[in-house]
Amino acid sequence: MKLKSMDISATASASTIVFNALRKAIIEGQLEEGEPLRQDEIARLFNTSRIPVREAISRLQEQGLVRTQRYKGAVVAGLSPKETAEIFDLRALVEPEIIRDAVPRMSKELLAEAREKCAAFSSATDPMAYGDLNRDFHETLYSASELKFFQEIADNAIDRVERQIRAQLVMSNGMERAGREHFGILEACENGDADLASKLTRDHIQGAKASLLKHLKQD
Amino acid sequence: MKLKSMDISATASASTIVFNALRKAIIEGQLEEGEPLRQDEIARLFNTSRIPVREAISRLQEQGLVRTQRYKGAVVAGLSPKETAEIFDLRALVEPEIIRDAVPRMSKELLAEAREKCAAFSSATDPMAYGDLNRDFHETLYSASELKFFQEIADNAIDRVERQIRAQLVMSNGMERAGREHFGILEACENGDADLASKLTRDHIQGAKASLLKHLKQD
DNA sequence: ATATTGAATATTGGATCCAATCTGGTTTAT
DNA sequence: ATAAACCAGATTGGATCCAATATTCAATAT
Repeated sequence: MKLKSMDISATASASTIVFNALRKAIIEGQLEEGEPLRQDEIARLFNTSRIPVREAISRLQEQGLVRTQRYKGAVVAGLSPKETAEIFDLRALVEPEIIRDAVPRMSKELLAEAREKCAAFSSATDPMAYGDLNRDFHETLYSASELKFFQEIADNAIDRVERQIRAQLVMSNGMERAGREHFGILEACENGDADLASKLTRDHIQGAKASLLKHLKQD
Repeated sequence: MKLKSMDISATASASTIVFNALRKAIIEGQLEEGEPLRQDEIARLFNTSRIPVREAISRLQEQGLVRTQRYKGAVVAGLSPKETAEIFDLRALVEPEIIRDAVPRMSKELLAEAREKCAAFSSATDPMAYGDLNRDFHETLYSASELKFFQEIADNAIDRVERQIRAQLVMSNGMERAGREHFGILEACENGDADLASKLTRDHIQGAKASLLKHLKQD
């Protein structure tokens, strides 16, 4: 008798677990900019040795989420206002292309799911959840696209400014404006208007950039 | 007596040396697609232990240059024709923006250097050097741009298709056409015409993509 | 002959130990 | 008092060793 193939979900390696946990902690702002990542301390936290921690850190460095100096260790990477602006410009270039590719591939089910997430975002009351709900909505729409490298770029770019996005959402009008723009993007998707969805996505990102930069004085 | 601060050029760590060497070997095609990277073998090659090798491999994985499977190791990543096409589309989106940003920042010296490299490319006779000379020309122009994240994206994208670019250059007309287009781009830069330089860069990339895809049957 | 089992080998993932470098406070010379 | 020299702890980079898993191939059963 033959058994089903079962796929034991491949319990991730320690280095991957540490990598994901640190990445999450960084983009959610639980670890502040400039805060040093002590290998020993992290290893104890995860009940492992420093080896998988070092692998995780080197991957985070490759993603630009931490900076390391030889014999001095890694610190959470911060962004200058100029760098933040550049990341938003990159997003404003790439993400409209993703959604343009995605629109003709969106199923009824996906659009229904997106509508739910759009509503969940607009009715959210816990500021801690704003960031996740926002990202959840956008990624749902993007997931219909087959442009996986574009999505990699967008994911990484969003990672790098996730903290600023969260800050922007709790600013006055942040949630209200984002919610309105989300509905507009969603509607364009439902109407199959890829060009409009693309344009609204670009406006959404550039609006967030402008709103954010107003609050960042120095350079 | 005090010594000059001397900056011993920070003799890179072993893991960085291995990372750079492997990256170079992969993008130059010395390691073929699907070829497994044996930690032990690489460690012996560089007279180190497997620890820095593993760090190097995890960084290469993060860059998409290798794929790894748990307990099975890493293999050099290959690209399907569809993936190759997507990378070229990404380049065609990002690199025109880089050169648009770069043109108004190009000094006389930089333009002279670019002209030399353009000529060096056109008069090259060694097919082994085509790839380096091509990249050298483009990176010289791009280096005037202040968009460092855009450049990161472009660098990584070029890394991933470097082998195909080299193949395309040795194909009939490859060098001749590229050389002609390089001169066009350079001229636009010298004339300070950022829009034209941007457009020609996009055409250059899309032309390379088209020429390449004609030779890739399956998907 | 073919397919399955199982042991030997190869290879990766991780832990522990050592060496190299950094950091901070203390000492010492002027 | 100030600044250079220096010593001790902290921290990172790397080597060696062990455990977990994969792969290969011979032995066996059908």
